[in-house]
Amino acid sequence: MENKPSPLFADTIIGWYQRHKRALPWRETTDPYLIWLSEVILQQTRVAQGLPYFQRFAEAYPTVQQLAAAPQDEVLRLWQGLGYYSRARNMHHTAQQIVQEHSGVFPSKYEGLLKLRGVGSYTAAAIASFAFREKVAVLDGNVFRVLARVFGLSEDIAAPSSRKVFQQLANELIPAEAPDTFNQAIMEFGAIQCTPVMPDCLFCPLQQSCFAFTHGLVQELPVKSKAKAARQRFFHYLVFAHEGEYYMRKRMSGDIWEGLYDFYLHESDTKALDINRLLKELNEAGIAVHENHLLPPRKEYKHVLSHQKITARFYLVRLDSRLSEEILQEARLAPYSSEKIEALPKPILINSYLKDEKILLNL
DNA sequence: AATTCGGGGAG
DNA sequence: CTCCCAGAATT
Repeated sequence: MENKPSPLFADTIIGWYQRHKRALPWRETTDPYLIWLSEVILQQTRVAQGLPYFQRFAEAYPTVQQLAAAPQDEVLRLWQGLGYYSRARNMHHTAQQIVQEHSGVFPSKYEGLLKLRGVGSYTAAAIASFAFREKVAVLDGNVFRVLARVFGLSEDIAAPSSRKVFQQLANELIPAEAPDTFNQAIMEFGAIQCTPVMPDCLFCPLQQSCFAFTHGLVQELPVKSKAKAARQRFFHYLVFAHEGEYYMRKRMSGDIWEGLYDFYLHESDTKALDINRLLKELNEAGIAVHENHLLPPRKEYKHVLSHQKITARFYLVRLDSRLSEEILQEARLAPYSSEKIEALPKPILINSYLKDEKILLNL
């Protein structure tokens, strides 16, 4: 038992959109570069959080050529705090590809856009419809929720297999005359009116035709299975310091925060630091540190990611002399002044520590 | 099909 | 505190 698609849906949603839409900078352009930029930033990110990042990126790199020419550290530094840093790395890579292989011109069709790194079905549909008015329906979290409620779809929206049911319905609903406005409208409707918790059903233009509302199932729809619990990790950071410089390391692939900078990291399975294991590890790396040179941490930092709960402690280690080039190479560490550190892209956890310790003075 | 990747906001 | 949100790549 579900509601049937009707042309009234598109009319109602678009009518609501004309009255309630927010003024957002990426809605004022049809430049596929700026639309792509905004959509990559908005993946997994709320408008309020992404807006200042969009403004900074559009200001720093007004064209795809300028983004392509920027150093990766600079792009990641501008992205700092947004999370899911592969988005920034993929975006940078794609900018270079657009310049080198597409003469700086974006593909103008859904299928072509889909081939770009970091551009999946959602982003390809968004760019194709907003920049080129192609009739392809976007499917993001808002669309899933709105369709599940209005039409009474009870498939688990977290399951990839449910996608085709929602995609088919969205394809039937999207009008050929206004695919761009329809896509904007249904997402905005989900973000403002048909919200995940406490949706504003009292003033909803679809109230009487909404399956969830008329059946008292607003709390039950959409159906969404829960994610599994995050794993615990314990980080012990050694902050080597010498003559006003701090040793930092660029993180490599295979773990979180690829491309960002942190300190020498000793990880353990338990909260307590096994000092003997640490000293052994340092010894093997050729780094001479005495146990009593480890300053006890002032506080414990908790940092939560989608699938990890990190407990971190920072041990300041004042070195008597500079570490040798060979050791630095091996441990991939390098010394940075306060000013240099400011310019490096860093995880929020590292930034918080640096601010607490007044190593970063601005802010 | 399942897992991984950040960070922030509301209650 | 707890709960909620949400695309793409990788395996």
